[in-house]
Amino acid sequence: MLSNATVYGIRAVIYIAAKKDRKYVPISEISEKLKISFHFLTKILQKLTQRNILISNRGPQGGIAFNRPPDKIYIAELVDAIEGADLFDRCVLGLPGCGVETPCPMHDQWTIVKVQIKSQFEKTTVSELAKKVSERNERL
Amino acid sequence: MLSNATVYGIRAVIYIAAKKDRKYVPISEISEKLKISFHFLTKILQKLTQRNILISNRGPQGGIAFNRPPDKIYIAELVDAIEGADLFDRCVLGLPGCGVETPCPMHDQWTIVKVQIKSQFEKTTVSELAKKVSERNERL
DNA sequence: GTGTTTTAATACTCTTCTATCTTAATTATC
DNA sequence: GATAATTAAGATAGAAGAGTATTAAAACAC
Ligand code: FES
Ligand code: FES
Repeated sequence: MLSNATVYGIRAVIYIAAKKDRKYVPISEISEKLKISFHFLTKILQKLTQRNILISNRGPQGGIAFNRPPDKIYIAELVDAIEGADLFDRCVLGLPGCGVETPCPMHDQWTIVKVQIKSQFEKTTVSELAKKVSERNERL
Repeated sequence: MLSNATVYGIRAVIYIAAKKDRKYVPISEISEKLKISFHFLTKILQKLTQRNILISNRGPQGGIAFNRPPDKIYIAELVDAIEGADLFDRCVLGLPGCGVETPCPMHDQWTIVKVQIKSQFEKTTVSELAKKVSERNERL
């Protein structure tokens, strides 16, 4: 469903939001704690800084931080930035285009699911998820 | 979401169900009509014959056919046979295992979606979809 | 039985995703 | 300024998925 790169990005962002003590969090710390390859994670997070979701700072005490409060960052944005935008608009049977004009036999029922996933991802914020990690101790 | 191989398999099976005139349908015909590589499709359909969902016959007038009426074949079976069974049981964040004992921060909302997809795939039959193709002329 | 049609099985290539490695550029601290 | 910490960027390698090619085996027709 989501690529590895995308879930790494989401998990990393939740991790940053779950610890409120320091402003800049080094990528090395995230990669160690979440057991994600440092260099791979670096490239993924670069996409998020390029989209101005995160902001980065090099040098000692550097790292990455939010460029806007995490309760204004939606999961759908992260997916879009890392995976590409049209993920939730594709036909479930892989046919080109998806819409009521040219439906495939699964279109009707798939649309229901698709809308639900999309709206869930669009309304879920990073801070909401981070809260579950820090308060209810859920795993990352 | 679903791999190419899986959607090819689903589309091929719907194609066979949509034409009721002949018993055995050669894979070459399906591959031409659906514009899927013949050899690739052959490999995919082999998985379905091995699971006794389809039955195959070599030689002239041969091809593949249903081993049981298509209104008793559910999409979920096809996905399982081609893709592997645990597709709908995986954690959306890729964490090992997924359940209420060890939830990830997205578990609650993801479970809702997952159950819905799963039940849709489990209750949808091939003949149901084939009917939309033959009667409502929907694309494959 | 010979030849043709068709699936079965295997091996191979190509591309994309995942991950690693190396080098550079930037910043803070001393 | 020198040093260390840290991200940026690009090149490379490995793994997996997608697709191709080849050969074998079976069944039917004549
Ligand atoms: S056309 Fe296939 S899901 Fe919409
Ligand atoms: S644990 Fe992540 S979706 Fe269930």
